Amino acid sequence: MSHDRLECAAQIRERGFRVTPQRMLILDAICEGKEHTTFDEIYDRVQAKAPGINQATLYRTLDFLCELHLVVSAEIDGRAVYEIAGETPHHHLVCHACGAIQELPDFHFHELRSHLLREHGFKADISHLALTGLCPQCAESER
Amino acid sequence: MSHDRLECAAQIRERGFRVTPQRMLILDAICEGKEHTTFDEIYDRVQAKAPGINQATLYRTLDFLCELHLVVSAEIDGRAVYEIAGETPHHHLVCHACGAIQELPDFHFHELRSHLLREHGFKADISHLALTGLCPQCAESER
DNA sequence: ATTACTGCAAAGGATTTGCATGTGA
DNA sequence: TCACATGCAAATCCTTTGCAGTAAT
Repeated sequence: MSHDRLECAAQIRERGFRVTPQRMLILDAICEGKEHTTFDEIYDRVQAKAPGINQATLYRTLDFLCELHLVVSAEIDGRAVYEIAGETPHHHLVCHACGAIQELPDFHFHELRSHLLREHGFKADISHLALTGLCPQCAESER
Repeated sequence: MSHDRLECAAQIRERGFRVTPQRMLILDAICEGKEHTTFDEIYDRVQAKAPGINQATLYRTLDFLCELHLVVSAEIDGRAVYEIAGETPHHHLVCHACGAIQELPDFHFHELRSHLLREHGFKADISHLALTGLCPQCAESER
């Protein structure tokens, strides 16, 4: 299920909600960022196209899109980042020394996920995780 | 290395910092909670014994203790939780439906950790993770 | 005697909320 | 039409900061 803007619109309507220009603009702004996008980036992009849009609307819309699972969010040092859902799921390695971010494919979590389900009955929602640590460069210079 | 209050005090002194009654009270308050403890719980416990202690001090002290790795923190739905470090490292499974929290031993992450190091050169700091999902009961009632 | 630490109060920043207005279905 | 969405402004919540006074070593 790859979610482009049209599919998202369909999904929204299907579930009984309304497709508004604001919502589409916000979806577009998230799509524009190839990777995860911060609140401020989204806000700026939307402002560029439609200077009227309010921050509160953006907060509400992002929550809304996350609840519909059209967008996924992760926390990177205290700030939320957003991404269109449905692309190949992946995660991030965040260096807490230099801030570099590396992508981590989802398959690393396949085993953990099924193990948790089998052994603990826990249906983990590991859809967009950010792990912190030291990137190769910083790990090197640290010793 | 099991960190009780005395060892913590020794560690603090050893590294050139000062052992103050506030710090000890805060360490005690964290120890009192068998599991992870929220900011507010710690604050209340400390207040009960020493009504003078300031929130700013608590914030600063918690940061301080985390930096010394005497305490570890994790984020559970947007709020930090704290725990004495050095006990057997473990993680948490948090049900986002009912809020139930289950412990998850660290060994589940051994492989992931060494894999990240080998394949990506990334030295992941997975010391106290909180994974969200659905606990057995909620997963059941959901369908 | 130093200088780290604390308390206080104020500032800061992010997110939420209430309510009137607007608009998609 | 009418419930859902939005804009606006104020409120709220969490956390940080500056500074003056206190206390651990």
